[in-house]
Amino acid sequence: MRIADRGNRKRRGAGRPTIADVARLAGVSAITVSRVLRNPGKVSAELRTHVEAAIRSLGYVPDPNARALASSRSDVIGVIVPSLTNSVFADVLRGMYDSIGGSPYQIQLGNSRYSPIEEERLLAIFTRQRPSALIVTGIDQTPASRTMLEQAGCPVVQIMETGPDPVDMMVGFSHRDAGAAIVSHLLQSGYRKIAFIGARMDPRSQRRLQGYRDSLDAAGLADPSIVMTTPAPSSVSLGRDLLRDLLSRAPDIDAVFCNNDDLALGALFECQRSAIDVPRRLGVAGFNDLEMMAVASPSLSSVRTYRYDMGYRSMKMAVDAVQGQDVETRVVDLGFELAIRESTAGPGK
Amino acid sequence: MRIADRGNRKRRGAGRPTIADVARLAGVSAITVSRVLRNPGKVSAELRTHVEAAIRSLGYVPDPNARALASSRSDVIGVIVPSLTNSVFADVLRGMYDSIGGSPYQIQLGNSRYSPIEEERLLAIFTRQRPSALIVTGIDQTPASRTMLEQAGCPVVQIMETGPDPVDMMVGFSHRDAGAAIVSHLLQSGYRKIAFIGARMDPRSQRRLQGYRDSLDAAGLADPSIVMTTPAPSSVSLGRDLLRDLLSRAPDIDAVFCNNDDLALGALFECQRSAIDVPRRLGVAGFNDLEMMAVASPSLSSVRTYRYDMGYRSMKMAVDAVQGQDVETRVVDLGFELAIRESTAGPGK
DNA sequence: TTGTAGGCGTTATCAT
DNA sequence: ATGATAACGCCTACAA
Repeated sequence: MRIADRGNRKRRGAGRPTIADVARLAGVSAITVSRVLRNPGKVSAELRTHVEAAIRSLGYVPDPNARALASSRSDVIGVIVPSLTNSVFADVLRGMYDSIGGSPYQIQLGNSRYSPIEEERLLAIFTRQRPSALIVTGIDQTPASRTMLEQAGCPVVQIMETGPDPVDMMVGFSHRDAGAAIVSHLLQSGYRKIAFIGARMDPRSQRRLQGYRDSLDAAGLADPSIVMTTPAPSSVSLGRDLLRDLLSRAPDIDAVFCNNDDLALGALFECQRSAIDVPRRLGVAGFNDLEMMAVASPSLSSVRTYRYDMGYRSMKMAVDAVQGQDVETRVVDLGFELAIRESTAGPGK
Repeated sequence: MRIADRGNRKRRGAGRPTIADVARLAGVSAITVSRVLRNPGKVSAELRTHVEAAIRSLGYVPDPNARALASSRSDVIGVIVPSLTNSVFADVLRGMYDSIGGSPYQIQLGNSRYSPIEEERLLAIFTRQRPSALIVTGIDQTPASRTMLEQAGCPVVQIMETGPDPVDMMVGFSHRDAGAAIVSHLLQSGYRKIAFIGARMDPRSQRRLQGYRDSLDAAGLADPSIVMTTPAPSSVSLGRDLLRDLLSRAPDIDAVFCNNDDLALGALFECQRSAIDVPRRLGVAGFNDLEMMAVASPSLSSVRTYRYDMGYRSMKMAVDAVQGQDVETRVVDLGFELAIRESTAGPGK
């Protein structure tokens, strides 16, 4: 080597200040800086002040990737939902984002498109990142997914429904009970020939349908011929089409329980177009109680579900668990409530 | 040191196979394994086969955190939207997720809640992660945000609207022109006293309002007293309330351009309740052309916007740019289309 | 309470 | 085309 080694050792980084720079400026070791950031209590007040000043003067911010590599923990909380279009999940996500608030955690959002296989793929990717926590939708994971969740080494929350045998924590409600409850209300209002229209028919839809069946079975009024379902994604226009088909096949039905509110809205529009009197000629009930249900004319009955709360609560449980706080209740049933309105006031005598 | 050093050097990892394990098994060096994964072309076919076999037999998967640290690039693409509840963004996100498909990139989703300051905060967090690309909503970033975007060292796409001076790339349309176009249609249908109701009034809403003004100014029919806006979040019930207020103050309006479809639906419901004939007594137009607009009774006119395509296209441009492909067009105007339906058929003579 | 030493798993650099 | 070496920035383990 001729001449002389210049001082610049080869460095690849973009030159942002590192923890070593802060340590040098503050006259302490790197680990002390690290502690000031994560465990201020374990550093003497004096040193802490110096270090904090150095951090500010350099504008130092920790590198999340280096932190994740060294600690085998990222600040990412993985969330998998089956749909982004379904406004049900928009509310859930809003709750999650509100809950995560100013915390350092980031939401990594996966869209499984209602496919357990896709969920499995996403889970494989997510777990590689060593997330701080994982939140998944529903309780019907594939065996492989379940294994990944169990071995992820982080808190796991299953949301949207409750059931036996949680992986870790759970926040939801019973779709079967909710379906049964709204159908009981229809019966109580005097409807006797109650149809069902459903789209997508994911596991939770299936359980709502089960509730419908149970309720009608108990009343001795079950009739499989007026249950109409499709695997197609739910939409307002599909609600219209399904009701139209249904009425052409079974003109004598006197009420319809729609698997969700989009379908119910479409059904209502179809009734308006065909001059079918709601609720006297046909009772209409939806599911989820989206905001528009109360505004429709006639206003539409539905089952209120606590979507925002499921998001908020599940994220809070996840974060609490990550931070080592004792989560007292590991399975939370948020329940539901009937929102009874004009559309199910009862048949004309 | 007494006795003998056991072979187990202290290792903290969970024992998942590393690139070194693969290299050992394949009888090559670690860097060769790395190359097989990222630049198969630079490795001889023979070695590549061996290495690939070793990878499979060990079930090796690279650690994204280590990769991000070493390469100063994560597989994360940061996306910031102002709302998750607004179904407009649900469609945009669906397009993005479809576009990202089987690629290795992950979407890190931030919710700015329509706050430029919150967007700034999120951008600070996101850029720390050295994302592969960033996608932000709108063109009204704060100066600090803009600086971060410019210095992020990755492709940037601004979406939802077009404008001068893009940070990097842009996919959107002109909200002003769209607003002007639907109002021109109302004029052409014979409406003369056209009101405006708007919620949230974010920058894009403002520009739609500007289009409304421009159109009416040109016709000499502008009237500030029938423009009704609120910063409150948009909703169906708000549409009902705004229209009710508006009609009580200005009963002689003959049409209303609603800032978005939720408001339009609420307005329609209010008309149904008050037995106001749409479109003869009152023309109603919305914005975005959500799926329900065509199903409503009467069907509702709106402005079709290509939300899914904005998501799909912006993500494709981002990924192409990341992968070094030449992105020919850096500003894409996806335009809009009028969806003319029953609700604006014209006033009764 | 504070510091030292070394590892986390991968990739960039430079040499062969 | 392949490899040795160091660097990426931080954290854990252990020592003082």
